[in-house]
Amino acid sequence: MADFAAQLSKEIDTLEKTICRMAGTTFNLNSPRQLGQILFDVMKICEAPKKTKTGQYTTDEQTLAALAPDHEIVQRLLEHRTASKLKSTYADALPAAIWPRTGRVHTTYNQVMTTTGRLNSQNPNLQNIPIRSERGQEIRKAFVPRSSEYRLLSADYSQIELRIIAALSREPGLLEAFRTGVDVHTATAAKVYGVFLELVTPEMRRKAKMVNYGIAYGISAFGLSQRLGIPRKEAVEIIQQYFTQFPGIRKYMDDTMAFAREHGYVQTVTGRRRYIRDISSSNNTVRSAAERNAINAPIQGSAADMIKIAMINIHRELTGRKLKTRMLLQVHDELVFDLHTAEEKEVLPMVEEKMKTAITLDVPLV
DNA sequence: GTAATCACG
DNA sequence: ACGTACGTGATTACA
Repeated sequence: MADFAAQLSKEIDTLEKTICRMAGTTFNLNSPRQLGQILFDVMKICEAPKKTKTGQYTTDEQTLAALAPDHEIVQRLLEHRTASKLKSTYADALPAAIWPRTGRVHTTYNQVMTTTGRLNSQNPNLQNIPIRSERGQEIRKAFVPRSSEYRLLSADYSQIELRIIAALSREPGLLEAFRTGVDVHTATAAKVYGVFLELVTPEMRRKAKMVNYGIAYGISAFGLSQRLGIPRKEAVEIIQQYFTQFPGIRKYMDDTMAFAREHGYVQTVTGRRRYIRDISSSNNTVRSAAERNAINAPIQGSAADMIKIAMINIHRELTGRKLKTRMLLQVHDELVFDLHTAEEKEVLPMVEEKMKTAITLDVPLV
């Protein structure tokens, strides 16, 4: 990890020099305000720069990525951002968080912080360790089993929220997809675009996948168009087509909102409540946000209920059978264990079984 | 203390 | 015309 931090340091220094040379001035690259002024006031690389609600120039990744192809300085800035983030939040912070007494990092899980029933993790947060980028994965390599007798085991639910949507809505099309085991995003694409499964292109699947995620968030045409980088009109058509093909989902969403209006809360499969104060607000924006919360909370919250029950049952087995394997981390739909190698044949099936049977739904869990 | 940004599910 | 996907935490700048 120290090597990686040093490598990042070097890279950040070089990028800083290059960027300041291109800008013709030195400034604090970590200050979004200073950066916005350099790019948009001094260099004027954009006709009509977007601003945040406080009047500053927007310099987030999405904005910079759009400008990067035409401006090398912006490309370098994005590289600088990535390197700085990895160094400050992970490469420097994690070694500093090691407890002298144990030689390990220990996070704190809170059980009563989130609105949906998820756990959260802090000091340090071990639920947002990088994985998506190649260099982010360098950080993951620092996490190792306790000794050569152990291996790390990671077990995660496959598409848990979408399966919960299928079970709660009883939508036949979605249930069918999960029961037959076809790729659910491909199946969704086939329905939305009205083609055979074999004729679904990667592009169609990508869009259908975003729709499926969007459903769990209380989809909006604007949100979908932003995520997919498509015209809002196209997003409207995709969503309309989706609800035509999966009418049970629309009914479930309508019923959930009606329940929230009547009772003032929504609930998960175990009865965990989220109160939705603004569900009848006369302000469209406020009400719409409340409606999305009402849709999302039972889905995200039921998944949280499920994995918590699994954790309890797995812990009971590990202690009851006096196993050496230890449960280390929970990352929302994933459990990580320090697996004693000799216990593999016993622990793997047990973990899988407990995760699958934590809560019984009318949809297969994988 | 707040805003902006970005890491994760 | 407005302003929007859900849930989090850490870091940095800045008032």
